[in-house]
Amino acid sequence: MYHPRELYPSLGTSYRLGPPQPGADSTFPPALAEGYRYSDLDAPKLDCFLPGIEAAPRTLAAPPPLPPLPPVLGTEPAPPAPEALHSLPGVSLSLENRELWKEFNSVGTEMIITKAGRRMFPACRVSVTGLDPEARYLFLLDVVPVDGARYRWQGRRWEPSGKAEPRLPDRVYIHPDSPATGAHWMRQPVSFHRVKLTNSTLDPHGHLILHSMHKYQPRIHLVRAAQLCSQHWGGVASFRFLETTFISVTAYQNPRITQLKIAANPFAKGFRENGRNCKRERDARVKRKLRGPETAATKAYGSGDAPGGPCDSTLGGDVRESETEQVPAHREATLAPVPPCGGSSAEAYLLHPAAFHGAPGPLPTRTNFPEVPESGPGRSASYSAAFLELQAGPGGSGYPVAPSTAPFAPHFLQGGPFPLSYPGPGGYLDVGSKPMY
DNA sequence: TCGACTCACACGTTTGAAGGGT
DNA sequence: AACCCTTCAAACGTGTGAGTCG
Repeated sequence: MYHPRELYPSLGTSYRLGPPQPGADSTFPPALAEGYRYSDLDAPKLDCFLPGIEAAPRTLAAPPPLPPLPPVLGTEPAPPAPEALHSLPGVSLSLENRELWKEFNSVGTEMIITKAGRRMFPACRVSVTGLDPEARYLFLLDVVPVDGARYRWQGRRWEPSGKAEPRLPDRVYIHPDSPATGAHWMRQPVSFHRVKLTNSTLDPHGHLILHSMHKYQPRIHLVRAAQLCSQHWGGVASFRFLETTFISVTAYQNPRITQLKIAANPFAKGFRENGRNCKRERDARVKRKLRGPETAATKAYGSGDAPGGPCDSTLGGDVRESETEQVPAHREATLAPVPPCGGSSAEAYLLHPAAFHGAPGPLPTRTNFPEVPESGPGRSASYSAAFLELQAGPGGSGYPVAPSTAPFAPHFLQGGPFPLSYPGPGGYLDVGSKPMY
């Protein structure tokens, strides 16, 4: 595990932990603000989107407070969710898979983070209403620390065990359909199931970087883009659902969470009670291995005669979450007339999505966009992300930009004036960060 | 010694290309 | 030629458990 102080010596000892910077936002509805500390909906992180907002109030500038840290996960009362800050009046978001999230939250949601990046499960799936059907929007997701504590599993529950690690570079995941019209977003639930979490501070793929054993809160942001290629943005709405709070781990600590994940996640089907990868079967395999080569009977067993069958999950479901894919073929943006603007804009993505998705061939940069996208032979390139890494602007993060590794260098688009060039949907926006604590 | 982390593994799911039929 | 459907293989996502590290 890398330590930011080793990676970024310039941080020095002044990179200290401490309470969030105080601030009050008079524009935030008191009913929502009361009792909450919105830990990190700080302007700098989204500043890149804000300067161009046309006559919109800076609703993101001052986070309302979050409730005090509960002693045990899952014991907090049901919040008035979603909590929202917005300059997009009338826009509302609802969490589609809320029941699943609540189930996990009642136990204490844990999310595995790995060096290579691990998907969130459950994923954030929301439905949105109140958008202008004609206007175009970007859907973004980021994850922010809930508090300044590090946690430890104490056999039965999570307990704070010291101060949090320093903040890592903030990254924002951009939904692959972005930008799309309000009608598109409202037509079907919007799923962020491709978001990946990593604990590698040098992650070259643009996954969201988290510390292990810390408590996090996903947030969803809607940004109205007045036009494609526009330098102006029509407003921002940010939402969070308190039941989506989780603790990042490198290995599951709470066995109940493991059970829930196995029961609910289709990819973990093999670990269910009747699966061939369940404990009983794995033990049997180990014994067979120790005894020698497989017998004919075991071969037949392995080739599909096993008593597998449907899952008899105690949670009463087979696949309890089947997340809807945002079907690219339905992307009306691909059918829309494309204005003649190049660079790493949304249109550039729509014209050459593969070029943005980690194609092994020449990758686009701001000024050098390949005419013919190269798509790799395998699927590995399909969703690896391009993302924009910004140098700290005036009053900005001051967090040093992680050095880019050679093979991915074209993905890292450095600096530049606001508003940002668009890094490509399905990609991540690295907006740097400033130490919050 | 212990807790956190990494890695290889086996298995199931997803995805997209290829091929055939209409 | 265009569309639809099925099949198939590779890539991907998953939790596990042994091993490693500090």
